[in-house]
Amino acid sequence: MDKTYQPEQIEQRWYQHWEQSGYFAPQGDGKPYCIMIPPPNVTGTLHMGHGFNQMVIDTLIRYHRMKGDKTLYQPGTDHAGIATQMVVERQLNAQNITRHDLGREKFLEKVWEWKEHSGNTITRQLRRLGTTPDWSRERFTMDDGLSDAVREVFVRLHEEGQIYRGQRLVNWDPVLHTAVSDLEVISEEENGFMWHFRYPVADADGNTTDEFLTVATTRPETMLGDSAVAVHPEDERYKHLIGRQVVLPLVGRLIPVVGDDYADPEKGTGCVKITPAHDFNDYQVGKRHNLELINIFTIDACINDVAPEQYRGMERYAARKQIVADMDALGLLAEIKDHKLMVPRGDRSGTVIEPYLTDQWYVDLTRDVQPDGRPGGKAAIAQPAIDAVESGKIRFIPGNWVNTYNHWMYNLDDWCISRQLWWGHRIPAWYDNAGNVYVGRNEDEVRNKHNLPADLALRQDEDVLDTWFSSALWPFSTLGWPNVDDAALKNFYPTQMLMTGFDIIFFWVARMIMFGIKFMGDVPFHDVYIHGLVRDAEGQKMSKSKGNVLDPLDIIDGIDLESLVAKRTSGMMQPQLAARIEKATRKQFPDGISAHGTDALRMTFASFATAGRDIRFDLQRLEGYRNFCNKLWNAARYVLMQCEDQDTGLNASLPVEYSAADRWIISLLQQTEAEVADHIDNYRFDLAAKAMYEFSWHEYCDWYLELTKPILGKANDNQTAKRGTRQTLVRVLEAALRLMHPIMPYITEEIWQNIKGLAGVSGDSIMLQPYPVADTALIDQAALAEIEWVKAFIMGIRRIRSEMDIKPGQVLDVLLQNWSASDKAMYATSEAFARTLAKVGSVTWLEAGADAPESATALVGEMQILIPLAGLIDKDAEIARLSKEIEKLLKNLTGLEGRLNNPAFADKAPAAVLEQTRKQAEEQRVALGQLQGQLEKIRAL
RNA sequence: GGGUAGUUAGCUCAGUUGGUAGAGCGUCGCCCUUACAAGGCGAAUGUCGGGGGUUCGAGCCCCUCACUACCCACCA
Repeated sequence: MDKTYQPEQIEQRWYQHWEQSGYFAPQGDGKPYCIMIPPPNVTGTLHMGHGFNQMVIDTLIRYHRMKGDKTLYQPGTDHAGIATQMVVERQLNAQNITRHDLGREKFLEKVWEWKEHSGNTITRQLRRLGTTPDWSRERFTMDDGLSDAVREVFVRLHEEGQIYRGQRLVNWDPVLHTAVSDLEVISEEENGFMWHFRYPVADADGNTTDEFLTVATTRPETMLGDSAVAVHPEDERYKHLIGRQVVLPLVGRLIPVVGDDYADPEKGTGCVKITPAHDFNDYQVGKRHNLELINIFTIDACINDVAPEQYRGMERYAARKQIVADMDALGLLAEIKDHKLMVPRGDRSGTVIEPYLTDQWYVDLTRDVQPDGRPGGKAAIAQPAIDAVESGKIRFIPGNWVNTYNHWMYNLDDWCISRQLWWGHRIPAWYDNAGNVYVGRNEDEVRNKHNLPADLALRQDEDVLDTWFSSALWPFSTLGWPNVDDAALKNFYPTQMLMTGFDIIFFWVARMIMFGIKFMGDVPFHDVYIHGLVRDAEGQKMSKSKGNVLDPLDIIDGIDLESLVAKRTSGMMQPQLAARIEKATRKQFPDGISAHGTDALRMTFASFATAGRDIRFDLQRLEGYRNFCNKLWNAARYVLMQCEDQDTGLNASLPVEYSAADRWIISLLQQTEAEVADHIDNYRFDLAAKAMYEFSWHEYCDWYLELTKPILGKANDNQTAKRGTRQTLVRVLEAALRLMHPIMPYITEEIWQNIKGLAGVSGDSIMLQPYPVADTALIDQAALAEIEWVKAFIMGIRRIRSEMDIKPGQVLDVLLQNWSASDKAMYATSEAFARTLAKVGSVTWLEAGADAPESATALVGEMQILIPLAGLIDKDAEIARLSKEIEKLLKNLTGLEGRLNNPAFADKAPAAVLEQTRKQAEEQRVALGQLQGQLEKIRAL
């Protein structure tokens, strides 16, 4: 093995080997274990959030594969309708081409080209992250098979009456010219105004009178579409006007005054203008009062020809300005107030969304429908999805997300699934010239089903489906559905778990549950692990416009400052931000980012993976885990140095002897194995990572490797003991590597390949080896106690040495006092350890009452280690040291005694706690007595 | 307006049936000790957001307040 750990030299090599060997495909007859990839959008490249998600999923996948489960990680990508179409449109726009210039067909060719490019980038990135999906099963939401599934679901739901077409008010994006779902609308508070307009009340002949109703509005331009004014039916101020009419200013239309609860007497003036075609509330009021729907906008949100001539063609905000000015000129503008309001914007275009009247397709998720499709049964789609979570069949981790899920599920609206885009699944509906609609899997089917003559012209619906419609089918469409006999479907559905971010619980998780139950008759997964967002070190969301985005591959491979700056400042939608981003980047990464390797990144993600909590990505933490990799690397080099070409106990007929240290580390390994498995089973990757780190570094490296040195050194010629220790050294390492492999696949593979023979193991790859299982029979309590004792002994001496400024190399003679038979026995078996690790010279066991020279002191239990001062130790320093120690002990003891002296404590605390507290207090009293005695002795000198 | 989560060492975070606090990084000493200076050894560090309550005992349970973040909502 090379002297230094260089991840770039091992990672790609092993990945290629694994992939070429076909190790990612499900194998064996074990229990099926399957996770679906949350399909990345083919909009570009993977970000840190993907990296986190993928690496944790892959940890589970590798873990289960090693456990012998028949494991499938199902890969694929999502066509991501609007998002992808926008990416390609932007590229065309840069060349001054619009998609309309190209036409639908040519444009789609361009998008497919982009999809190839982006999809390849993504799969390449996934490979670099070390994830192990079965690439032969890779799917794309617009593949033929998956598109079949989409049509099948659409047709079936339509046949059952749960998909319908209707004219309704939708969220309209006037820039993208498409409807968007409620979830795609982001409302944010913005500063605006509230305008008060006076509408003249009309007399019986329809002429204006001197009486006015004052209405308040935040959207003056919509008055052109007003079809009523509403007041509360009980409002004494206005109730006499109900049934009368007002003259709509600027338009001249007579509109009724209606009484409706919607008008709140407490709010504004108590009168509210009703614009049913441009406001969701007003739409409902309009329905109740049979009001006319007057659409005044074009698809661009400009004033259309329904409006008075002077406003036609005006952009909505220009119209607003003009209308306010005109009302003012007429003396009908009563007041303008500053007003904060929630402004709805499209999450993709950022433009203000208009409620707009259009024909769209909807899925009714809540209507009661019997299994045979007739109305009247239990809600067919939403309710079973609620029940599945309620009953615990699907579990959210952490559990509090159930509330979020339920809240949404209990308030479902019909899902608008049509989008006026080109990129996506074309809606399987055909129209004839008479306007009749036919739904079917394809045109032939439609013609056959409805006996349509061959010469009847049919044209397919221009619209495509919401991208989440196909995502909702992902858990079964990727496994071969609608072919219900597909082996993969039978094997792996339902899958075991889903791992995703909270931001798509509604978009995706809920809909997969609904459609999974609906079409497969069973939940799509059992556990839903919800993870947080990956943020930057300051806790800011990573985004291109903030310029704080990190690419997981740059962390793995490293990147120089100039490239990083270039990457962050290129292709920006707001180029004016570039200077600030450049400055911040140069400040934060003056030397760029050095290469850390995939394993360190995976370890970092694992240790940050506490469910539900956002992650502040901290490069310093990352560095710590790279150092950990380096530590492992060097430990392996030590093991090789000691074991290569040596007898590592492979010949079972030769005797072996295990030292206390051997038995101790074997015991700890069992405990760690049990702990790690438990933590992974509970999705506590942070604790699993911590247990691995703790064991490898602080027990195996810090103590065990050091403890092997006296045994394996030249001074010792006990071959049986050497054999036992070498065997332990290499076997514990081998097991630890398997233990850590799911999180750190590369370094564990590389080292494992180098030591497997010495450990008596064969196999082509660590990823195919069994996951270590704890054997409690191997836990040796005596060895654990003994090594704890040795550690205390060594640390006591080290402390004196450090605090007394004694050279590390200086051999120290020690005296021992107040020892017990067990102390003596422990020392006898571990003397070599103490001599090597603490540089102990001669040891004198003082009899009780024997005089000791002035010394520095450390305690091992009740035994006192004395290091004579003569020539070595500074009296004042020792006094200071002892005083400090005594103070600490005293503080502790006071607390314990305070508790013990409290009669209520003795009375009510459980016996075990009481006993433990007494014991602790007693120990500390003894220790305190010894230290105080020692302090007096030294003071007296 | 409703809801959820968070507030623990300088920083990032653990702390799972309530027994008086831990890790990593950073800091400060001493060491190039033959696996590792991306290292070793040692040390310092906290009124666990504020207040109240339950309890023998609260970081953990209850109430309340504050701040932060996010989610949901039809307010003219």
